[in-house]
Amino acid sequence: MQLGLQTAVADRPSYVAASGAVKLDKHRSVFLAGGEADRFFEVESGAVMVYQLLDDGRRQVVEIVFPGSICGLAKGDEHEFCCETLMPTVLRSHKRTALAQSDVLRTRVVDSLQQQLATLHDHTVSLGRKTAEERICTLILRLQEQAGEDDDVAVALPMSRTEIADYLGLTLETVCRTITQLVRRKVLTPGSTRSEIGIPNIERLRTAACAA
Amino acid sequence: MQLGLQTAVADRPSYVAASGAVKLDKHRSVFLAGGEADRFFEVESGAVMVYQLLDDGRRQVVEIVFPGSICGLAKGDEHEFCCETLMPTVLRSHKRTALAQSDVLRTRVVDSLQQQLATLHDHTVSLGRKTAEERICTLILRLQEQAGEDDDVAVALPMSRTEIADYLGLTLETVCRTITQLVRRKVLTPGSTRSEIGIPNIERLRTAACAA
DNA sequence: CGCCTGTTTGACGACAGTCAAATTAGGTGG
DNA sequence: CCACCTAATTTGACTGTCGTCAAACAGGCG
Repeated sequence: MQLGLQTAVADRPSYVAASGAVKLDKHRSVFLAGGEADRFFEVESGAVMVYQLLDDGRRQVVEIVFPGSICGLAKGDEHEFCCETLMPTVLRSHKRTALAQSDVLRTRVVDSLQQQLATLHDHTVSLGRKTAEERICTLILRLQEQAGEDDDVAVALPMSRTEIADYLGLTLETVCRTITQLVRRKVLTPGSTRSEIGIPNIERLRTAACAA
Repeated sequence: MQLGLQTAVADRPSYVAASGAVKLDKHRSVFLAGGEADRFFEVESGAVMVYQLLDDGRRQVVEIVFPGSICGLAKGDEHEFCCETLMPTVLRSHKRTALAQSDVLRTRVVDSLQQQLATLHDHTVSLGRKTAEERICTLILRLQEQAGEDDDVAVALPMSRTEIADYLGLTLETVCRTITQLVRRKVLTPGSTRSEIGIPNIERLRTAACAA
């Protein structure tokens, strides 16, 4: 199997050290595996992805983190994963030690962790038991909900085909082919841009996503 | 695809409502999807698995919870997943509302959630990017570490082949075949029981698990 | 206008799934 | 203690979904 990392690697870890808000543009590194994990981050706007690279180049995106959630909170003193922005993003950085001191922060973190755990559980079901088609539909559905209830007929895809593939445990070719088939079957409609996709009938999409 | 639930379904949710420790034996339900989620559980000894059933019968085990970790902490007021014991298990049940009240508990929960998130991240990499063989080796390695540092040559598998399959996103046939091949290749050795497996050379196992 | 990167499509192969049968364990009762 | 019975596991033969390799296409930016 020869998968993943079909894109360029992100640049050096942008120095996000100051406490407080930091603005990064698209495709900037937030932290790298092996880096010191003395700080963690709250996403205030935008989105980041957390991923791991296997030594033969396979890449798995394990989480997409949206505003309100956190990333980079490791147990050990080194990050095991890499993290980079998917779009221009504002992060708030906290010292890990702040967790022990601030009740407010801790409460906020518990909420986020619960949320993330639940999302990860769902994603595990996708990866373990869903077909390529079901995974794609599930992701689009989630992005649709994430986008806020704007009765949108179109959803913006904040990620490239390769990133989608690496998140869904597929290849970019399979992602392309599957989207094409879904469009052909009218489950989706082509968006004005390729980073956008239309949802003619959300119920049909839900069915195709195999909501349990 | 026709996967999962090749075992009998667990029995009714055992009534684990009292606050405090509860002892359950093997293959007892802790909670069911759709059940009221006003309580969560700390595993004190034993182990449980958290899983989801898709409507066509596919099953995905999303988490194996060992002592010190928690399960059943949902965001909504209903469980989305099912949970049952893998072996005789002692659980401590807490009201969800207790979280807001007890700092000590909240701290403990943050630790557990962090731990679980990290494990889930690793598992996501397995499901998304690893081959059947790598997944099996990764699991055995994890069970070995979990078992405590007893320089063991043998590891107890607390779960059936079907449960392993449903955790690793494989079929039970693939699990069997893959273990057979690993034994043939001397990466593993047959245990005295089928619920036990030998590790002749842990480094070789690590290599086969594709530690990133 | 043309390159460069990301995306789409095609042809083919392989890993894992499906269906089915054989074998082995574990548990029970004689 | 042994024979039997049932469920779990193992193995086999074959199929299908998705991955691999490769080429064509399209969109964005200088």
